[in-house]
Amino acid sequence: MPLRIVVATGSSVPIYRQVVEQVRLAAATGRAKAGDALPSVRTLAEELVVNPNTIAKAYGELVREGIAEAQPGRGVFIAAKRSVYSRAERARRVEGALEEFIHEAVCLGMPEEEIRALFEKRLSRADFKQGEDKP
Amino acid sequence: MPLRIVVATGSSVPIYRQVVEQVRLAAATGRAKAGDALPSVRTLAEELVVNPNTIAKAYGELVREGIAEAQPGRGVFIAAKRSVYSRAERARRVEGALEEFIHEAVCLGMPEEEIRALFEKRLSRADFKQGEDKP
Amino acid sequence: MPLRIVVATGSSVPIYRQVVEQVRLAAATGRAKAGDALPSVRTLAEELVVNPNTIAKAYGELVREGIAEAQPGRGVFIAAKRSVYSRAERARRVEGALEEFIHEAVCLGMPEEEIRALFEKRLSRADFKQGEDKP
Amino acid sequence: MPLRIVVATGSSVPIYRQVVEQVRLAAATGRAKAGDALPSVRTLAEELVVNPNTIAKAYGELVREGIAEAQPGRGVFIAAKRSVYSRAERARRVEGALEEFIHEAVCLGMPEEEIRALFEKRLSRADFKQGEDKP
DNA sequence: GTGGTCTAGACCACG
DNA sequence: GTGGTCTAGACCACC
Repeated sequence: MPLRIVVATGSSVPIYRQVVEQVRLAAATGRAKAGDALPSVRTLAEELVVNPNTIAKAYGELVREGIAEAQPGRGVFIAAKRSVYSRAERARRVEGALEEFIHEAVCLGMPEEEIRALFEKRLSRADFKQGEDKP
Repeated sequence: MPLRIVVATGSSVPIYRQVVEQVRLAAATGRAKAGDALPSVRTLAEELVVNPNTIAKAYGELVREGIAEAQPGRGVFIAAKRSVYSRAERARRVEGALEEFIHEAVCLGMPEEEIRALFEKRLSRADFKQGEDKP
Repeated sequence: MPLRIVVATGSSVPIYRQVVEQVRLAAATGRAKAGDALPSVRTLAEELVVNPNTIAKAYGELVREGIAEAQPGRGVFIAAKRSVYSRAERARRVEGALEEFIHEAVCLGMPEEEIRALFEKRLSRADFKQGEDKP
Repeated sequence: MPLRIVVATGSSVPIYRQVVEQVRLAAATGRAKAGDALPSVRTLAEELVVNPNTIAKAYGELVREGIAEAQPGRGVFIAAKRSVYSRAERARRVEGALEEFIHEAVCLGMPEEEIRALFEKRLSRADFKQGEDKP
């Protein structure tokens, strides 16, 4: 089973980003293992009824990030785990989302304990091994 | 004093959103009270050296959110407090941002404790009384 | 002077890569400073007589790498230096080129001392502060 | 024994290039001598489980480089040693790869000593007698 | 005006 | 068949 990818075409988050994040997640949680093949650009494009370029853009990003490797003429594969990201690099990348969350909450007048409670509740639901797909 | 608004043109967050959030925050924290006047679109546009359309768009959003009320020919005013937000209403509104943050972090392979540390660090910097605007 | 970019359309290295590397280099050597504006996508596309998408692709990569920041409606700017890359990340990224060089040299029967001499000669010509453009 | 050739289908370097480089190396190091036969296109293709076109392309390149000679109807053979390469000729051939490596490193902000350390580490792993093929 | 996303379709290298 | 690059042109959000 070559990794199932689904997208919500109605969403405001770009299709190519949805693809990138699903693969990134699958690789991070171990659902996709090093060497696993991704669906071919054209195949996935047909399946999702989007333009092949959109998929190519997503795969290109995964390759540049080192999460996948492209073997021209053969396909795209999950790369050997390369110690993932450094702590600082990870922090930098989620910084924006954290900022947005705290800012929103404070703007709405949410008290500190309520923010923390919400955060802990969600964190406890997070799956660090297998899933994390929004149900 | 008709509510001081500042924007960072260097920031990557859209100017109109900066304006919206500052007013929203001021209303949420009590810095701006019901009935207080917002600066006129043209005045504020000149002061911030931005396009009047940008301010108009921000004010429009505030009106749609029920935070401000436009009184044609007179100006825009902070709306009567809609009983603030209920706990559930607040939770609903920040849910998306929380989701995004946790999702991003997990995708990048960040372990639970690291996510919590980042969150607490940022939370400790938050100002629950007066500011929260990115300096 | 908003950073001069030139490309060799005849080269086998993709145009968008040429653009990425020139900007990356300029940022690394200090020739382009944080906050400096890049030429607009459309402007540069006209100047280089290439499709705007090609430039957009290059800029997008720079943004994802954290070298530049896009401010929709305003333009693309060199980002504040974010501690650049970690040592390990840098090593990972040049690994391929190093491998290629050593492999080529060994294949051609070049003795160790000759490889080292060639390397040191080229390294001594490298400019770590201002230039590095292939003359 | 007609020269053993192995390829790593998992590698990101094209198969035909792996073949070219192995033969080139074998010729450079003396492992393959002038007049030695290369495996036939079809034999090798079957052995490596790759498309015959791929092997034909590799052999074609070797012939163009003067490393091998095709004798129609008989097969492909290692060419008479063209007095190996002169020092200058060797230098010219690896120049591009060296340039690429140094350029990349400098672009990424890698300091001189770090570049040298990386280079020396890799050089110490190089095998100047028999292998150099990526295992 | 700016950048961001997507579609459609082309050509090339690789297998 | 595979992915990689480029062109052309569209629509959107933002200023």
